[in-house]
Amino acid sequence: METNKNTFIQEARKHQIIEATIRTLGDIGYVKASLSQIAKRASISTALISYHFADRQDLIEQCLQALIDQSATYILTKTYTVDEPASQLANFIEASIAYQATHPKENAALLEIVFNARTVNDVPFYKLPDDGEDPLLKALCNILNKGKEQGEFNVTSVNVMAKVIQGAIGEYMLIGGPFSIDAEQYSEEVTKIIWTAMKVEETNNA
Amino acid sequence: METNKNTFIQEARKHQIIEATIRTLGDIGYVKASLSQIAKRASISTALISYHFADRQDLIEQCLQALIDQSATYILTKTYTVDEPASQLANFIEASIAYQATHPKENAALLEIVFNARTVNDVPFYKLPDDGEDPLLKALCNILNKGKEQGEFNVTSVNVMAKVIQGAIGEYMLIGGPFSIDAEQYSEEVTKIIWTAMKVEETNNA
DNA sequence: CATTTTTCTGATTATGTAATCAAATTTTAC
DNA sequence: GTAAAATTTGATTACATAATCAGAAAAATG
Repeated sequence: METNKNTFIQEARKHQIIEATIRTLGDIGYVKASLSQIAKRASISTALISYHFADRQDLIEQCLQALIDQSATYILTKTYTVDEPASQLANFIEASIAYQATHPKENAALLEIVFNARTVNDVPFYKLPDDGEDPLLKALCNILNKGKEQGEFNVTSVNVMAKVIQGAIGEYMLIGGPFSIDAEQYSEEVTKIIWTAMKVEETNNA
Repeated sequence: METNKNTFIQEARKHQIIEATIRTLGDIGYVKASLSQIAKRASISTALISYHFADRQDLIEQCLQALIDQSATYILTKTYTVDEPASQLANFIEASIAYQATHPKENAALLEIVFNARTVNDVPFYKLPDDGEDPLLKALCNILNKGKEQGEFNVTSVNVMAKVIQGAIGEYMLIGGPFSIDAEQYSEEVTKIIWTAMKVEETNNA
């Protein structure tokens, strides 16, 4: 009909251009990732990018959306292979860190966009209130809430605990300096720390 | 003598230019922070920036160094007003988050540089191995190690625990979406979580 | 197979950039 | 107070960028 009149080549090219954008961002960073650099990597002319995307901002935003969708799908699929909140949390942490380790290019591109792109009013993307938009944060909060209800997690503020977990996950990619550790070990350690922090006390001595 | 032959006006101007650079980075971000934008904010000509700094890269790097020094001084001073590792850790967390809350411009500028600037070989700054260079990470590890030695902290990997703490601190600035919380509350919550995660068990039932 | 529509390119445009330089101005030295 | 050194500027340079456009090439249509 009309909803998907433009598909076939359109979609293929858009995918190709987005893929080249991801590669370019990882290679040379947001600042140098010009349309000509992206076009070079896609082996097309720069004008073709302009044909398929309204402008550079549009390309970057569609690229970001693709990266968010891809990582969220990867992580949430692995998360929900089990039912108990404690296992889901462990899976969530492991999958989040594993995604970084196995998709370095996508991860680098995501970082570049989030920390560089701004709205027309110069508001950085990372400061934008994504009111419940972030599917990963939402899933994480759901898991924590369920665990709390079931009496498995002892947590006062689910929101803060979620931030601590997100922070620990996000920190993994910044490793590489004074000490190095593989993704699996790091995941296990973090999971242990979080579990301990939420452990339900059996005896009260106050 | 000769070591500090060029001071006075030199240093004053450099400070002024660095201050204007911080303001510009916070206002419009790294990408748009051109020499002319910085010059405009400092009410000087662009050529004067080139007179005092070798090139744009040099300016950015000196700006980054100033920002790192300032935040480290702020945080470490507050950290070491006490002696016990547990109190030092609480102070460290509180000061780190308080710095973000009270120095939003400096914090934004720091982020912009770290996530945008790259070496000549296109290696992003945030991926650079700062082998023991980061004074905050070093201090944090020292505190954790001392607490471990004194039997106050039950922690298997000091490095991972340090990363979790750094992550929780760094996550504070990304708050503003689905829920908001003031710096003090967030600090308290995080400190409680970390303390719980490191609590020494009094009874073993395994 | 002819024609219409879509896809794509090379060249061009207008704009912004970092950096340089000769000359003007201010400060310092004597 | 004057000469020398430092600081500062406006104008210019060479270059990269995003975006546009007319027309070529390819694909779809009848």
